[in-house]
Amino acid sequence: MTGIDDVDYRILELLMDDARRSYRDIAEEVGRSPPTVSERVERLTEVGVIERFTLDVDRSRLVEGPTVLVDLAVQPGSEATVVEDLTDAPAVEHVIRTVDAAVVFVAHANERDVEELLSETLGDERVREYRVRLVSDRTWEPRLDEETLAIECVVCGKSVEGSDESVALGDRTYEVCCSSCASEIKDQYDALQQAASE
Amino acid sequence: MTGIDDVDYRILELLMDDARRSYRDIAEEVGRSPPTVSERVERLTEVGVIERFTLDVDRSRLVEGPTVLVDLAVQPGSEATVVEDLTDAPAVEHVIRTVDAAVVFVAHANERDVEELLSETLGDERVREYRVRLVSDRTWEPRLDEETLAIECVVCGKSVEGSDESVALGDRTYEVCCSSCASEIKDQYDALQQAASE
DNA sequence: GATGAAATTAGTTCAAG
DNA sequence: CTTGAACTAATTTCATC
Repeated sequence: MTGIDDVDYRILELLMDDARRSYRDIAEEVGRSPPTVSERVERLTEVGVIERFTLDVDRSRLVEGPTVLVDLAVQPGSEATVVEDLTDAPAVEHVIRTVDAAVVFVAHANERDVEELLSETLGDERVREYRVRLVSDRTWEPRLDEETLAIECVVCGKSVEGSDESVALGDRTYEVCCSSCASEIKDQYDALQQAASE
Repeated sequence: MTGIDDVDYRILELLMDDARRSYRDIAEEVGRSPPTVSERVERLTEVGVIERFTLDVDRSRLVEGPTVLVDLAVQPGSEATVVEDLTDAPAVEHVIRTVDAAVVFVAHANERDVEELLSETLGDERVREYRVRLVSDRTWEPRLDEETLAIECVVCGKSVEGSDESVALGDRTYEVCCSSCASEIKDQYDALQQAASE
């Protein structure tokens, strides 16, 4: 089974609004039974559409250390590893990679601590240039767009609706549109495993 | 009662990581009983530290427009309203304001749709300059800062620790540090109500 | 895919320290 | 502020459609 239908969509909306809402409530809202809701939520999580259940905290109410926004120009080709290393750094919260070899990230640190973070975590070879700005405010509005309706094939981007291929690799399941894309992703995964074990 | 202690802090961290984690689990982690956890979560919600329980959805799995990162230089003084208006825009997901009159946001839109968004939502008066970059990858690990320990007065910003003033206005409770700040916020609220009803 | 009933777990209330 | 115990409610399992 694959693709998101109206029921899934509505479940996502309801959980976005209150992630602790009971499955009974949701079941009533969407006209299904609690076990069905439970099962769908599980599937949505497995497929990766639901990344996590989380909390939205009003940081303006808390006395916090400074938050900075860092704009980073990296050595072309090193974007992927930079994103990976930054994500693992404890002070770093949000990492955004753009197509022009830039990586923007939000971290909880002093402006001057960033230098240390960059040289220690990334090393000078991968960083070309950077700019640090103090963050004064942040907002996040989780929302689904109206058009948001189908899952797309992780390989080719086509809609996955109707097909029934999924590939379990490591601890994740990937939805694909056809068997050709399925073997494509399997090959990629194997190559990565190979590389990692050498 | 007021102020956030280590136990509250740890509860927030645990819920951020998994907002559906059971209060029993949390109770065990923090060395308290389930009713205590339940009560503290309720208090944190009332006081406004917890804004909502929500879901983090992987939008890149869903068929929708590309994701862009927009760097905006705004007219000094208009930062607050710009943040507000952007937050309300449906395509905009994450807004970050920096201290140098810059606003950076992540939106789901075509690069060229951003122009429309900016001129329609913000108007030319508030936007000085902008730059749009296509996002290719993003990670987000919400986190609280280590120092996060006290609630601050919503009026004057001083720590509210030790005092015991709170003001119920509308459907929210505001924590303040003293009776003077309490009447300050009441006045503001009344003025707003007045304005809204006219 | 979906469900009702049963079994298991979770959450809340409350009297008491 | 906290808790254990009792009670109420939610979730999962599973046999069945």
